[in-house]
Amino acid sequence: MLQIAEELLGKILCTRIDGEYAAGRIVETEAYAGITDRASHAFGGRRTARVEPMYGPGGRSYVYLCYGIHHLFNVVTNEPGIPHAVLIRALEPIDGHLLMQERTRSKQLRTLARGPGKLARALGITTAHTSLSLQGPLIQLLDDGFRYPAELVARGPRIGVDYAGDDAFLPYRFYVRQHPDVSGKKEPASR
DNA sequence: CAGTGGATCGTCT
DNA sequence: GACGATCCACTGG
Repeated sequence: MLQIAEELLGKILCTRIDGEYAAGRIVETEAYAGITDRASHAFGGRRTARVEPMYGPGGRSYVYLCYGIHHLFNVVTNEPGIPHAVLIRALEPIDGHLLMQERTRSKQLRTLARGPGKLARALGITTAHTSLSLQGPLIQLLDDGFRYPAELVARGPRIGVDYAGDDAFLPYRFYVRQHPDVSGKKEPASR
């Protein structure tokens, strides 16, 4: 599942919602490791209507509302019964820039899908789109063969999961180094 | 810049 | 009745 989170970097996520097309390349992800992960909504085997899509087959979406404002988009990654998911945190816009700019009311053409809340908004994704196939008419996850070179891929603790105790420190976040569309602070150029 | 607090509501206790 | 897998505006230095 960590591997899937890493492999999702460079993949293309596109939507045709309300008949309008938008697409971007994934540059930041976070893995949520199911029932043993305090940061996961499925921690302890919690199983509610909201979380149910995570218990479904991989290759579908799990979308939920956060802070009453933001819709966060996840990729469900395992077989039925195992609630693993990967939060898609940021995209580099590829197509439909103007549409995404309208949706997010952003002045910027870049960085309008930087952060999970903005990403869902830019793509038009809402909780109405939870538990959908990622090869369906509304949402598609594509591989065009592009890969970020290994030295550009970085890993670190997840964001906004302070409530998760020790699990808040797990290095389950993957991102492209020095990429302008990655959320959070910039890391120094060196290493 | 960094730090802070408000927005806003579905979901679960 | 409390609380977010967030974002942005606003403050002060």
